[in-house]
Amino acid sequence: MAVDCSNCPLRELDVFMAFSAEEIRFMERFKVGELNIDAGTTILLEGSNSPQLFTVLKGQGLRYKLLEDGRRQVLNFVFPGDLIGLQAGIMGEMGHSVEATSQMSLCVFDRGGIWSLFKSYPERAYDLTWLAASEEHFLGETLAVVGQRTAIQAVAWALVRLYERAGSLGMLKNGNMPLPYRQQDLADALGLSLVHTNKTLARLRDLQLANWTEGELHINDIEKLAELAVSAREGERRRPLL
Amino acid sequence: MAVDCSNCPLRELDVFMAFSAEEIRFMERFKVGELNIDAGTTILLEGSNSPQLFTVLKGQGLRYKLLEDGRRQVLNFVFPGDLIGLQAGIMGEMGHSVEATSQMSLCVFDRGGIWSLFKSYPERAYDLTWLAASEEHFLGETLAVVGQRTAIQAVAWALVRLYERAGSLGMLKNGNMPLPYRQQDLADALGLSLVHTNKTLARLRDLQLANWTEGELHINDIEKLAELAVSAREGERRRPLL
DNA sequence: GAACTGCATTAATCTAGGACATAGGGGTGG
DNA sequence: CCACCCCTATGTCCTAGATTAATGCAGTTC
Repeated sequence: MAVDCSNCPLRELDVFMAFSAEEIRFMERFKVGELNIDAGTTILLEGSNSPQLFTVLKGQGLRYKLLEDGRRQVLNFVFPGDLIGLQAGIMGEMGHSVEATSQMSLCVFDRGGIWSLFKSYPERAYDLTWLAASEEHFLGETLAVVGQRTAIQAVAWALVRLYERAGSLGMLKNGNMPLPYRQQDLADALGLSLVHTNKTLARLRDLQLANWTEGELHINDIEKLAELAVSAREGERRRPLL
Repeated sequence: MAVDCSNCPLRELDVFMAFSAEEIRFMERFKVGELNIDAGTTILLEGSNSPQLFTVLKGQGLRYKLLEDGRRQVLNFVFPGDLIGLQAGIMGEMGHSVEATSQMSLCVFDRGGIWSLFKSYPERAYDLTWLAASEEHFLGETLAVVGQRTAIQAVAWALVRLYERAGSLGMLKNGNMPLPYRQQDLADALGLSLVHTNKTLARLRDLQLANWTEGELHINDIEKLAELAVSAREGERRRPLL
């Protein structure tokens, strides 16, 4: 039942850079197993030093930081193809936690393999750096939104971004995507209160722009929504899949 | 007048990981020159693809993103030892701009060297990834502050962080550090208005905690300030210097 | 099917922080 | 010496969004 990398459904997608058969065989050697987990499972804990890295095969989750006073900042929403645990893999300690918000399948890599990868497979090492730089890029984007945008702009931005990610991963079915999060998660991602997030979502619904109900997001007019978000759509860049 | 790496004053500091003489000689081969620039100079422009990377030898600056409507998010304050331009070096495009806010000296590396570095010097490649992961880590931290903290907590956090960075770089002189930024820069970093930032700084002054005037920051009680910031002090982690 | 629990929704009230306006202190340059 | 500009400093007013609280609705548990 474990997917072998050569049949990995994700690799078919255009968003992921093409790998040669030989490269895929190599990745397979690094894969030590597959992990299936339920919604609600914590995958990695902030401050911990996990012996494993994961690539998401299926399902969604989120990255977050807990503050001493109980507040929570959601950094990111996790989608298929994302690499999880790189911080611990490289620096020896996670700066955030990762949690599944739907059933998920994860491809498991052994952390010990990272160094041998740097030594012997510079292309893959480069990909790792690429992914780290890319995360940095998007966190910067997020910071700019949280720091400078109004509530409605921020929510619109988040929905557009989620929708585009889903699109690039073939997760859209006639304008609908699965969005297995709670409003509280979005609120914590944008630094808004739950109530205000709720009101803002209702407003977007009234404006006939986006409708998020029962774990499904439907976007009526992505152009208008993106315009409202001000932030320019920056289509999905092709990225490596490890 | 160009510093050769074996005499690099930064390398003496404890915050930077020790390099062997051989490793230092190697870095030297990558160094293509030194750049001296004035305050106000833009070093890298968002969206550009610079042919060069830089390591800061001296001086301070900031990283920022401009939004379409003219607002600005400051992502980061740049200190000696920081590597600039990695995003462009790896992904081919900067996600933010970098500007000098004081006179600066930069160590210049050729971007073309990156790939040969991955191929032949895996330890350095690992360091690059480490740095990228570290940037990601701190951006996450910043996001949590901007998203969740009150104005006074955020300002206190920023001052503590700046102070600790300066401390680890030997930039403190009896409790004072150079802080060549404008209040507007801090405001843009924390998502606050200039006026409110100003008032908050005044409040910290009244509380006898910190005093930032004429480009100098003095902190009276870093413990209390850190406590006010809630966020725990996470001393400076030893990092690679490229 | 009663008693809980978790989440979305709505309403009412309050406040942190934004917008705007003004004044003063250095620089700098003509 | 004055005019101009940029920055810090403060005061006043006002709104976006926080806080609190109440309601309703599935699911779950027993």
